[in-house]
Amino acid sequence: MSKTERSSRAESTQLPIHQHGEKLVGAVKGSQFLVVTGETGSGKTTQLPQFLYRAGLCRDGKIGVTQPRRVAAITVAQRVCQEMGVRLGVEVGYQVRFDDCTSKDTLIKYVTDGCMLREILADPNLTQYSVVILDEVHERSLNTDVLLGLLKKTSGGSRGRTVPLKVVVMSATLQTDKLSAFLGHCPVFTIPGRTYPVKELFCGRIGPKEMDSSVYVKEVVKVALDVHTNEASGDILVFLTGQNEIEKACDLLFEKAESIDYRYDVHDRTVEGLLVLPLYGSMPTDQQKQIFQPAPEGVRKCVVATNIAATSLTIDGIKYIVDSGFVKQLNHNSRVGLDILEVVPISKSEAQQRAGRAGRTSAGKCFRIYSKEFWENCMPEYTTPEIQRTSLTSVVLTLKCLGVHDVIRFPYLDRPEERFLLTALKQLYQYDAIDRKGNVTRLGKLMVEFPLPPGLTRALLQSAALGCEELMLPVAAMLSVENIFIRPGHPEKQKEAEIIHKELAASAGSSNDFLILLCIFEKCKASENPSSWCKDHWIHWRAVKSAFSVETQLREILFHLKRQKEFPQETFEGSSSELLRHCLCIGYFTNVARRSMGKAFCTMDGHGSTVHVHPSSSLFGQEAQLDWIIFHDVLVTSRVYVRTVCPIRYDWVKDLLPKLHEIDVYELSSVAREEVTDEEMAQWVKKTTDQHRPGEDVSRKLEKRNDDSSITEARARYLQRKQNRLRGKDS
DNA sequence: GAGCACTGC
Repeated sequence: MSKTERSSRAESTQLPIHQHGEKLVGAVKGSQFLVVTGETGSGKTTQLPQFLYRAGLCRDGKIGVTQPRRVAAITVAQRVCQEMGVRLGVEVGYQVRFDDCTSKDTLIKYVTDGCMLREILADPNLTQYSVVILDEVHERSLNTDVLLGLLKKTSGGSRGRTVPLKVVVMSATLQTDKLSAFLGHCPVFTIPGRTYPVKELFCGRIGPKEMDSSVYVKEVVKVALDVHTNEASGDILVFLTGQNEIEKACDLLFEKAESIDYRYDVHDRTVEGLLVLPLYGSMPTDQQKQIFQPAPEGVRKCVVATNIAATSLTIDGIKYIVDSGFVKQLNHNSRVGLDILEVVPISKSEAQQRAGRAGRTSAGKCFRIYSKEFWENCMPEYTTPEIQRTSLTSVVLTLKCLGVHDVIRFPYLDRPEERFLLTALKQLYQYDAIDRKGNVTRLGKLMVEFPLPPGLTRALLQSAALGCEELMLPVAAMLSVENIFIRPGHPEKQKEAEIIHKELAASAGSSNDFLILLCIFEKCKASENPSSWCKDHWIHWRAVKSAFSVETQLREILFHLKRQKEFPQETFEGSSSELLRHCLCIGYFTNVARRSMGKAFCTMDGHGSTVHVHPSSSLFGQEAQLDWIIFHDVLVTSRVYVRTVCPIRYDWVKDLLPKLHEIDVYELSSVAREEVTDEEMAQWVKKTTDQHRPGEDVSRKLEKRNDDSSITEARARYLQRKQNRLRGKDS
């Protein structure tokens, strides 16, 4: 045994969990479901699987542990290997997308929740496993929530299994009663934590009426400077909402401390001895790494970060938190069929999570820049789980493929609103993934294999049916990675980047944003040095590189599916640009818009929203020559913008458009009618007729319903912020 | 004429 192995073993036996090992194993053995709770630092993620392994629970199969994040799955597996003195990938391994480090002999396997969902699709009874442990359940990630419902359901009847699957659910101490109740009032096992106390202080200036970012940026800067001048040594972590605010805050902290509003009385302060570091996801990785280096002697580190620092990255030595109380969150609005990225107050539980980041190595303090009143009146207890605020099209297709036909009455820990589910069902019907009765079609079974949004998958399958997948594979890959275009902060460099991007667009031939993505993919791939090609063209190499991996994966999946006997085949006459656009229409006909007045377009999905082409599109400025378009996504800011746009012919969608309005969505949920009481049935009939009046004219459905309050409010808030910023500049 | 938080398959 090596020195590091010995020391990591010695270290791990100090963990509080070791006093409870026997009892914990007994609890797992004694019950099919178990909730295990304990704060970070209790060692539950690394130790519980080892206890179960030593107690012989691997005799009938593997122990699987799910994680919401890739890095966590990998690093925890590495750690456990070290402690057990075994080789990674043999007895202990991990599996994440693009990286399978397991073998046939692997008995403890750490996986991302998304990978586990894929495993269930291939083997619904998880016959390889004896125990599945869901970790970080309190984070309520979409996939973990789905797994929770599936494992509750499937382990009831365990066909194909000799012994029932054991399910352990691990969560922070919040809401464990709810989890236990959900799993048939199963036992709850509590492990004491090993974190240090964090003193939480309300510094008060932000009240219920302050939603303007310029206010909270100034406020966090002021508080961070207070901490720096008044508190004992120890690093600071500031939570803000996005890149712009972070850069602004860093500027203020770094060089312009005296320009802060006089009220804050900081004229005589310096920011000497303070190392200010921004941190957000789209930052280059080498710059991100800087935050892990300790500050020089006598210097205090101050990291200004997005929510990335709440769970994904852990920085040692943080003693002080400055919490803005806000987060940027993507919310799906099913009434208007749009996703809106907006700044909202965090929940109380999220605020506690942020505070906890100060108590990992010693006692800490958390400074909240909002008042107790704000805490009580503006912040919800818990963050709305992802499953209740996201598009459910993929989830519903997955459930349907697993034989869950009645997706409305699936056991959700928190039930999504019914209309979210109905919207998803309707979309799947429109893609031909399910039929009129809500049963999965042959096409739907092909679609579920792809790690893409269903509309994009549908376009890809159409291209494969026409034999032109070489055009669509790169497009699908480029659309499913982060934004590839670099936007420099400096105005001059921004112009430079813009010119080069315009040149790239022109070289693609016609005005079509999808085609430009294909062109960039191919040019970069064909170049001698792809990473420097990206640098020269102001393109994110990290994004394109991951598009290369995605493309390979999609290609492999398609290759396997095409070998099946009944892969569809069709024909289409036209140029390659027409071929590509026709395929896109099949997947994106729900995102069709027609030009109405001037530069405005009207969507044809039944909401009849007015949209504009985003200035970053190659079609911007050419609106007058356009009639029909399809778009990949929508952005709501000062206007409702569509991005990644392509002109189409009405002919290509005219037969598809009626499909947007013809269906009785309730039929698609395929409720097992015999299980339904008469009373429930009557309610459905009433709702159905209320919502979907049979005689209603299609044109009426197409009329403008763009006055939805949440969009107007979001827009008003945006304009307000903009105004305030302008005013700030003037004075 | 431009405002992209964070995950994951």
